[in-house]
Amino acid sequence: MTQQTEPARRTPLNRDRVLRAAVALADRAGIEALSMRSLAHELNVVPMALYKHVANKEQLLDGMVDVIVGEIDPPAGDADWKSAIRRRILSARRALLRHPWASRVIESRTSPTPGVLDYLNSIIGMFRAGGLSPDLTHHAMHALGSRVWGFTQELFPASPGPAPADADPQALAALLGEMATRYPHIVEIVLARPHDGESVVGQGCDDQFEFEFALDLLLDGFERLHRQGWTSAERF
Amino acid sequence: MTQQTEPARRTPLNRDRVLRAAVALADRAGIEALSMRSLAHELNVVPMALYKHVANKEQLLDGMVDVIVGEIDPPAGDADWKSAIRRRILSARRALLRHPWASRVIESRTSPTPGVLDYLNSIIGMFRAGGLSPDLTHHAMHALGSRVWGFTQELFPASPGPAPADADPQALAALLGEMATRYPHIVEIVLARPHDGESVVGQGCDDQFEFEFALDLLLDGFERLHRQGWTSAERF
DNA sequence: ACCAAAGGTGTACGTCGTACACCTTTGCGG
DNA sequence: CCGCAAAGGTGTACGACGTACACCTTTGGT
Repeated sequence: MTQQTEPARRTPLNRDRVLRAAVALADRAGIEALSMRSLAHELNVVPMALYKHVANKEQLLDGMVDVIVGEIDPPAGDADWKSAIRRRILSARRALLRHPWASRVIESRTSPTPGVLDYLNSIIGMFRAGGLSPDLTHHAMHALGSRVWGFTQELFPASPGPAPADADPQALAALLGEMATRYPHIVEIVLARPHDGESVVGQGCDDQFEFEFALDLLLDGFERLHRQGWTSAERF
Repeated sequence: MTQQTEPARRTPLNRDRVLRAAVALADRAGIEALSMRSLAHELNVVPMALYKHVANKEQLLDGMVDVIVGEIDPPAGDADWKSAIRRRILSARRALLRHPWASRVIESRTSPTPGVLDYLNSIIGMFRAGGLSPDLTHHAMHALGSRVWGFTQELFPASPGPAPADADPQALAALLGEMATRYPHIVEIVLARPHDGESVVGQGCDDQFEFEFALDLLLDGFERLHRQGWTSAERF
């Protein structure tokens, strides 16, 4: 009878449920709202209970990274290494875009988890399978930097000054004028989407385009060096 | 007489002294040791006294970033835009290397400070002066990403597993063996410095070389696109 | 001589991660 | 069926942290 008097027998926690709840909470409420206490609350458990499943908060974050890395598609069987790598990295990008906090957490990790190592190992393998030398591959990985993860850190994620959508348009125009005299080059760049006259202030940038632009520029560079048998003793 | 009974009349704090002390403390003890309390202690003052000079800790960090940005050399009068930009960015890199915490703090900023905007504006101006279109310059800035600041975030700043210098060499060899079977590509890459047989484990990478490799690959890519009159409607 | 402002103090609150001792449930070998 | 160890969950407590708020002290201008 003790079995069914209470609403639900509460299946015991485990590391996986903890990690997935943490990911869900970060997705919903933002990474800054994820504390051991809030996560415990979410799981109807007292904070200290979590420590039976993760050693500490750092390891919780490590685990969350591995959950996200697990969402990246396995290598596709493309003909050429360049497009295979391109696809894989764009898949990583999609995974990271689904979890906006993930890039910041990845950056903050101090040592790599097994999942991360697996992913890096496999990307390196794709370069090697394409015939690039270990040396060139090494430099290529460095050149990609965070782009292997599908993100580039924003110089400033939000906007300069106060939020762009507040205040009256008059004050906003004045602010733009100030900006234009103090930072003319920035304003020119930001305003210059080729010629679709969408709105006065050019709605920011097409992140996806920017990402692919840089990615392709780098991959093409690697290919060019590869074809001409470049080795790291030379400047190009 | 009250003037000289006490050891020193303690010149009053100001924003600049606070910022410079914060930079010095972060340099000496690491950014994680910088708290409002520790900084106040350093200045022989009670924590709340700092709030008369900086609004809160975020603004303190903003101010510290501007101090570092102020250390970047002004543009040199190079003949061509490419080497001018290259020199400037390498100067930024030197500034950031003097303050190992700075890149992490820059990444963490949520909106740009005036000093940061000045720097970006001036780098953009250098591209424009070289004749690149606003559009290509825009993409170039995105492609550079954190490299304009002279850093690329490390995939893993330290080493995998425990510190490399601890434990007996036997256990270390075993660990390397494990790594080699689980992550063969990573191990191959890390071990492959062309052929200077320095030591079995190839002392990591030459960061400066890796940085310049990627920087030059990108700058060369921009130049190539610029010469062929590329516009962002095309894939290259 | 006075007074406002600028600069510095002290106390207190709410949040965080987590150490440590304790209780409860569970599954297994006798 | 019993008992008992391990696994899982609890409660309390500590020492950080950033910072609100009320207060005192010094100082420069009239």
